[in-house]
Amino acid sequence: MFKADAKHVKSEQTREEILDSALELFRQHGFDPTTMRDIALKAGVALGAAYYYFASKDAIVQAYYEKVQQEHTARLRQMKMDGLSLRQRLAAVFYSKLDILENDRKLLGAIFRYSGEPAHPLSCLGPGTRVVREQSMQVIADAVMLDALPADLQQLLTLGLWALQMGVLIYFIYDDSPQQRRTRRLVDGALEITTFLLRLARFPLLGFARKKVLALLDEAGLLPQLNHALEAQS
Amino acid sequence: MFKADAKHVKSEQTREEILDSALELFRQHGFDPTTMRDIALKAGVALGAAYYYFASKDAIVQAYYEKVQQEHTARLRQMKMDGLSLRQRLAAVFYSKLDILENDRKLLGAIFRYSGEPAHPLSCLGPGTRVVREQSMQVIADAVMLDALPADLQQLLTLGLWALQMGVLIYFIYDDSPQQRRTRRLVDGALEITTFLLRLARFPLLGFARKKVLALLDEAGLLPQLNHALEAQS
DNA sequence: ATTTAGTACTGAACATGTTCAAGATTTTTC
DNA sequence: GAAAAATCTTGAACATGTTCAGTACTAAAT
Repeated sequence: MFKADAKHVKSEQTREEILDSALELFRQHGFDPTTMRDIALKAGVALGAAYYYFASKDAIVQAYYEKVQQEHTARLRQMKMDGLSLRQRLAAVFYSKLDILENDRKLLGAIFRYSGEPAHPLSCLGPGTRVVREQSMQVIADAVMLDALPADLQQLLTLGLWALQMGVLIYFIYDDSPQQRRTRRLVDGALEITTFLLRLARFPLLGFARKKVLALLDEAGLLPQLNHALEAQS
Repeated sequence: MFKADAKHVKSEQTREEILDSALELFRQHGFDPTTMRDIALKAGVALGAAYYYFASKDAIVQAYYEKVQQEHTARLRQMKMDGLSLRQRLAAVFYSKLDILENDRKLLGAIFRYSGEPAHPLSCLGPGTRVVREQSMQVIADAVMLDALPADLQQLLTLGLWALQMGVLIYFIYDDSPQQRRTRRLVDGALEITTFLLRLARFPLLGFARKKVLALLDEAGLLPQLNHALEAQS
């Protein structure tokens, strides 16, 4: 039993070694210029070993992103959200994500590489990445949920903020301002507008638009995953 | 002089032959499964010839998309927009784009492959694709412009609709409903909501939000390209 | 302890995008 | 019309992601 564990640990260590080596090289030289042979060499294993642990080069970045998502979830769980406003909570969600990704903009692009290919297992919108996607939505849903909003607004807001986060990540990748301050300002502004519009959402005319939007998204099949995520919570 | 032309024509024919062969294979088997050797073989040239005309495999899809954009611009130019409402004009813009792309969803994904890599020449958001991007914005700007909207609203609307179009294209790629009817319905609904919100935009509270959004986008540097596009028109 | 089964790892071989030096063809120059 | 320049075309060679048949090691079964 001990030996079984020890072996498991050893195997896990090799995997980590490969992952860490890869990430360091990706950060240093970028994703494409780093070869699988470089990675294996740095990790002190043969080329084939890398493929024993990771299905492909892209899968390494995917594994990284799953770790990022775990970290994001963990950070927010251990944050005291009680006294904070919705806007402050959302700022915490967005900022902490950017904090985690701060030095990895060079390898983040690989995440989006197959966004236009439904059949690819690593498509960031496809079924192969459902788990991590739902987890990232859940983080947002949790922050939204502390306010007692009508259920439909909650859904809409969560989906909208998730889409906003995707957009922010793309902007983040392209942002070459020092420390990516510009992205942070964009987040600030976007959240200010979001909460402002949320206050307006009670008005009857906007309430009508809101129902329209929700019906549209539902017809487009963009809501069920969200329903799923919300069910798990209640 | 005749011979110079004839040669140009011949060269252009070879290029077309390669492009057409590639597209047919892409449509038939998909982008990745089609090799450059397949393409060259089908076009009746050596492998190297393909690289004489196209910098890379992805560049072939890029060339295709540039043709699509030309076609889109042309179709809308020869359409009589005079009697149509804004919503009808926008529907024409979106629908004609989908018409053109109808049978090419399998190869469209390649367009988005480098969206997360600013340095890549084919990044659909990067400087390397500026021309075709501005052209696709111009099509929208033209349709918007026929209504005499305040300048700021016009900017906002054009940029927003361009982003919507990007989203619609992604949805389109993933849409496996027969004839992609679902995407068309999504367009209908989104345009209905857009025009509805546009009518609301006159109200003072939304006017405030609108200024906020515009200021935010401006600070984020997402407007100048648009200014450029609008200047060319006036 | 020996066999068996399963796990971890190796590195050669392969497929395919890409490069490039060389050659063929055409156009221009004189 | 011969020489020079420009354009076009070739296919071998290369780089790198990926596969896989084999090997070594570990754990379990007898």
